[in-house]
Amino acid sequence: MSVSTASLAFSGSGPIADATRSRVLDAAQALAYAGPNPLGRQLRRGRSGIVGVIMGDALRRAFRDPVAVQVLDGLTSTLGPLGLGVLLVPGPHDPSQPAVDPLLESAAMDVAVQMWGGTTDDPVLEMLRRRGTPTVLVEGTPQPDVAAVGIDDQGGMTELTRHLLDLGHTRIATVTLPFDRDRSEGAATPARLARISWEITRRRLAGVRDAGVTPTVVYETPASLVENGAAAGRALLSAPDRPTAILCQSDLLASGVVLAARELGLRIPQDVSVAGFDGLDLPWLAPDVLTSVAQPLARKGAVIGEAVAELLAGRTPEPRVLPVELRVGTTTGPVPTT
Amino acid sequence: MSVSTASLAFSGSGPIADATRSRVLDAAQALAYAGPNPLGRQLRRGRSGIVGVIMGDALRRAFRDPVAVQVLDGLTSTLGPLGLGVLLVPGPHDPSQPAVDPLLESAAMDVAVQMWGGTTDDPVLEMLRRRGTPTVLVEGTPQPDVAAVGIDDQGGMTELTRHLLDLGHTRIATVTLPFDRDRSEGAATPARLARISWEITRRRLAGVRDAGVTPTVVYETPASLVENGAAAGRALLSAPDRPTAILCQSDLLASGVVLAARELGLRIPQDVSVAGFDGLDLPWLAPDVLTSVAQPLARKGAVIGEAVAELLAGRTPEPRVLPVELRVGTTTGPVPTT
DNA sequence: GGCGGGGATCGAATCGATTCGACCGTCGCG
DNA sequence: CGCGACGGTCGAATCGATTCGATCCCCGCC
Repeated sequence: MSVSTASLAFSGSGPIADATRSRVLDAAQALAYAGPNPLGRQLRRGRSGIVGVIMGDALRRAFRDPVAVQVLDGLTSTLGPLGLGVLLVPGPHDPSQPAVDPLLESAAMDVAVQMWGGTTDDPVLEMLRRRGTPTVLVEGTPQPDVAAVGIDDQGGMTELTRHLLDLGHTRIATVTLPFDRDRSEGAATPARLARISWEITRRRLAGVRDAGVTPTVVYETPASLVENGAAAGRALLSAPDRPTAILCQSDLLASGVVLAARELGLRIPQDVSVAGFDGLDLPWLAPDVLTSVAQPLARKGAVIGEAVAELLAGRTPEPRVLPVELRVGTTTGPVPTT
Repeated sequence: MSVSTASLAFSGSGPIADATRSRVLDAAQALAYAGPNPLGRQLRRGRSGIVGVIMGDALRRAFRDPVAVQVLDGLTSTLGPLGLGVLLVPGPHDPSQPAVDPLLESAAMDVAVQMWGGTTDDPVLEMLRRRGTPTVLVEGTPQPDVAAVGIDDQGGMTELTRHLLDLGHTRIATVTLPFDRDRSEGAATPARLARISWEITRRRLAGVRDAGVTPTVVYETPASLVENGAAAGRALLSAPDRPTAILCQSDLLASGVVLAARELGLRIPQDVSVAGFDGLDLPWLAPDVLTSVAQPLARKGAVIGEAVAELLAGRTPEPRVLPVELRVGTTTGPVPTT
């Protein structure tokens, strides 16, 4: 009984007599052989069937974010049927810059997906380039030789801002995602505003400016969580010249602002309008429905999956920018007539 | 220049002259060699460094569940420093039973973690046993040769039920997690109650009975989401002989019930008490704080990680049952005096 | 009866790194 | 001056499956 015959028996392809096949399978059973070792196959094929997903600087934060989670869901749904597995790779840790995760350097992956594209000078992308791993960059600064998938967040934010302008708002504050790895909190100084290394934050901010609006305050948060939004909301709404509208760069932040407003006894949207970004389904905000810019989350995951497949086929996919859609809810209304 | 020398140069271990090492590294640079191929290393070592995490029947549901997500977070935090990666493996799809995910059969993994242990007759466990993959079973029916990690949910539920009894409640309804893959919705018939294949649902229900309580209604939900809880809450609270307390098998379900109660104009806890399970932090339920049984989520992930490490070391870890803790919030109170 | 063809099976090379034992050169010590 | 020891380098075997080409056998046809 030769090895090659056994291989044929297991793989199912190639010419093989039924009798032989069953003889092989019986012998396998008798010897408690568990079937082909994937490692051998992978080495031979030169493919591991694994797509590494690099999740920002800490998985814990990433997992708390429904946006990331839903995109990941769409991605796995697309990749699963292709026989590809998703390997979660923690990004570099916060404190020491040089320490890149050991997995990133040594894990076998056919393609890497860098979620929310990181900053302009990301060491992760550099590492991937060195290792020669084809990469899909999500929501990042365009790079040569790297597939890109993103949404039209700048345009969406402009549309959302215009919606507020149409309602007569002029004192508009904005609550943003983190600027960089430092993750400061509070009203941003002009100096700080000039150095935003996180692409997504910068683009959404640019969208506001495109509508001709200069926010009265740009409030930076250390993370896109409800509690961070609540903190921002409390700060902005208890200030003397409070804004009539608050534009948030994520729905979770906006939810926090809504909760803070309720806490302070302010009516929405009569006293203050609040808008978010992402288009999440937030049943617990009832009876309010957040005005937001919806991005196609599951579809984004699927499109990333398609880009992965393209890269595996040796092709370089075109950059994809997915459309977003303004969804007016109950949290925005005409400016109060004082 | 021999292959073995090059290997020495890259691995860093073993005796090697500095001059030689730099000569090797220079040559590597010149030839655009990206460093050792992980697949070769893995084959030689017989280890892939990958831990497969099998996430119920659909990733999408799993990801929406903060409990799963937080455990996963704790797990990755433990596994990362050990140089182990987490591979997400979708479980078998709903409709056709025979179809087990191709990844499950063919992915390289040193250890598998079966999240929320599945049902008693789980095809996944059978498959893993056949492949000879050491397995950690989370919240499942005990199995020979399988490491087990769980929480004392039965005891916790008993304690929670006693808390309601102490407050004078007698008409107690319960809202449960799914019974099985069918995922029905509505009040469960005795016949159906007798055949609960999902271990976790059965144990939490048993915890209620251990306190001597027979629920007036056992309301089954198709998934542990806020909207399912809201549907259950509406059904239970608009019935003629509505319960004075509703015991939910998860915090998300309980949140839904709280929202449904608010919607119906019922005061909590004056008109109805609501309790959950898991101990999630739910800022958006404010001003209410859910009475719940807290389980140590991140720690559970860490303990699973330890079990994985034990298995990799060739040892068989003891079954672990983590303690839970009753946390009384503002959503439970004395029974209404009619 | 002989030859051609086709289906089944087998050998051997290959993927890439690791690692053990062997070998070689040099240095130090007696 | 010679021998032993040690640090450095190299060969070759090994992990396990895949796959191409070669071989072999049997059957059918001339």
